[in-house]
Amino acid sequence: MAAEKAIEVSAEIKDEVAAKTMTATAHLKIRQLILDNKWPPGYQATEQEVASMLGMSRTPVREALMRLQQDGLVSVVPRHGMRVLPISPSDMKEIYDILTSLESTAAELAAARHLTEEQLKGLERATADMDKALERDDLDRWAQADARFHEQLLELSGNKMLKSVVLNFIDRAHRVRMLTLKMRPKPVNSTRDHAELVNAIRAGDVEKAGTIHREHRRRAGRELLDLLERLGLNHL
Amino acid sequence: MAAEKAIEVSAEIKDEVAAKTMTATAHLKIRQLILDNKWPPGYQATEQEVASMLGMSRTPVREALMRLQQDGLVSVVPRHGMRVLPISPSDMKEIYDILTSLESTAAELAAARHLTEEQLKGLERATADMDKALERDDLDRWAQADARFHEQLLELSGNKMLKSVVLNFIDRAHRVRMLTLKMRPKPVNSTRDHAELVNAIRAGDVEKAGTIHREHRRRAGRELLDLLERLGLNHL
DNA sequence: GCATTCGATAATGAATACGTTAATGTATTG
DNA sequence: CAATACATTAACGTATTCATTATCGAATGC
Repeated sequence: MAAEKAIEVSAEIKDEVAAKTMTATAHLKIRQLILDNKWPPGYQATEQEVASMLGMSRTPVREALMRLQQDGLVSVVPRHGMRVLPISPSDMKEIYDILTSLESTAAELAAARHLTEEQLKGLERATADMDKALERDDLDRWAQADARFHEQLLELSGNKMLKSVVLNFIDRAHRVRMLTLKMRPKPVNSTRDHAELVNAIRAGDVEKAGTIHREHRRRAGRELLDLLERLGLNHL
Repeated sequence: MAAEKAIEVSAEIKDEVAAKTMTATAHLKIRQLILDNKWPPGYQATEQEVASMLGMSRTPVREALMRLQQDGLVSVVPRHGMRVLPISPSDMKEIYDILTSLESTAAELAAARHLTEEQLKGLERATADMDKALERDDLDRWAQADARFHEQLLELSGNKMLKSVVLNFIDRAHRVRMLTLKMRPKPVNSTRDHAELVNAIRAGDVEKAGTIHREHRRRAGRELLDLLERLGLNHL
C-alpha cells in the first residue's frame, strides 16, 4: 500500500550513496531529498512508506528519522509519520541570529590563530570563484563557492563543535536560501565583504574580522527576511 | 552476563522517571547518570548491558544512545558499546567559545525586546538567590540559581533554537563545572555581573548587555581553563 | 619465547514479529 | 439530522530473531 507516493525517489539517489550502515544511508538520502526539495515542506510519510521507498526495513529508517528530527529537518508525530518541517520567517530569524553569532565568532577565532598564507589559500580561492561566478551571472556556482567559503572559515576557526552546529543550521536554512537565491539582489558586495574578511583574518585583527562578518550576516539576514515578508512567503 | 557492572544503577533513578516511551526514558536516565557522574568519563557498556540495567530491550536503548551521541555525551563504537565521553581542556575551550558567543547574543536579543518588569522578575529572583547562597557559602545552591538565571535569560531571548543549542552545550560542560565548582575562586563578582546585565536588559541597551555577558563568560572560561591547566586535569 | 593464524564468541545492525492504541468510518440514538 | 458509541484498522513502540563480523584466546609455527 505504500508502493507509490506522490513523490518518487529517483534511482540515482537510491543507489549513489553506498554508505556503511543502512541507518547512515537512510539519513543521508532523506536529508538530501529534503535539501533538494524533492520532499517539500509539509511532505508526510509513515515509517513503513519511507522504508519501502528506500528498500530497507523500518528499523534503520526509524533511527534515521530520529536523527533528522534532532537536526530540525523533520518532525515525527505518532500515527502521522514523519513530516518535513516548513520554515517560517520567524524560524529564519532564529537561524540567522544563531548563524550571525557563531560565524562571526568563527571569524574571530580564525583571526586569532594567525594563519599561514597556505591556510588562507582556500578562502582566497573560494572568494575568487564567487567573483568569477558572479561575472558570469551563474548564481548556482556562486552559491557553491559561497558555501565553500563559509565551510573553510569554520574549519579554520579550529572549533569542531562550532563547525558542526553551524553546518546544521545552514542545512535548516538551505531550502529557503536556494529558493530566494534568484529573487534577491545580486550579491555584489558579498564578494567585497569576503575579501575584507580574509584581509582582517590575515592581519590577525580579531575585532575587525568579527565585525565585518557580523555585519555581513546581519545584512544578508535582513535582506532575506525583508524579501520573505514582501513576497508574503510564510512556510517554505 | 550483563547482570552486574562496576557501577550499579540506583533504584531511584531506575524508577523515578516515569516518562512516556521507553526510548525517552532511557535517554533521560542515561543522561542523568552521566551528568551526575554515576557513569564517569570513560565508562563503557554494551547495548545489552545498558538494556539489562534499565530493564528494557536493546531497541529503545539503542535509539537513546544514538541521541546521546548526537548530544555529544557518549560515543558509540561498534563492538565496544557506548562510552561516556571525557572532556578535555580543549573541548572545554570549544564549548566556552560557543557558550560565550550564543549567550551574549541571547542577552542582546533579550535587551532588544524591551521586556516588562514582570518578565525580568525571574532574572531578579535568580540573582537574589545566587547572592543569598553565596552569603551562606552554599555553592550547590549557588550553582542551581546560576543555572536558573542562564535558562531564564535564554528563554527571554525568544530564540528557541538558540536555547536548545546552548542547553546542550551546558550539559556537555556540566560535569567539569561541578567538579571544579569548589576549587575555583568563589564567584563573588558573578552576582554583580548578573545584576548589571539585568539592568542593561531592562534599559534595552543591546550593546551593553552583550558586552557584559561576553566579558562575564570570557572571564569564567579563562578561570576555568587556567584551573584545569594548573591542576593538570586532562580528561574529566 | 614470540609472532601469527584459526576458530569460538559475542556484539552489532537489521529484519521481523507482536501487542497496544489512536484514527477512521459506521451504526446507533436522541 | 447531529452527536455519540463502537468496531475496525493501521501505525507505532518495543521485543525478539537472525546474519554478519570484529575480537579474543588458543594453538601452531618459527
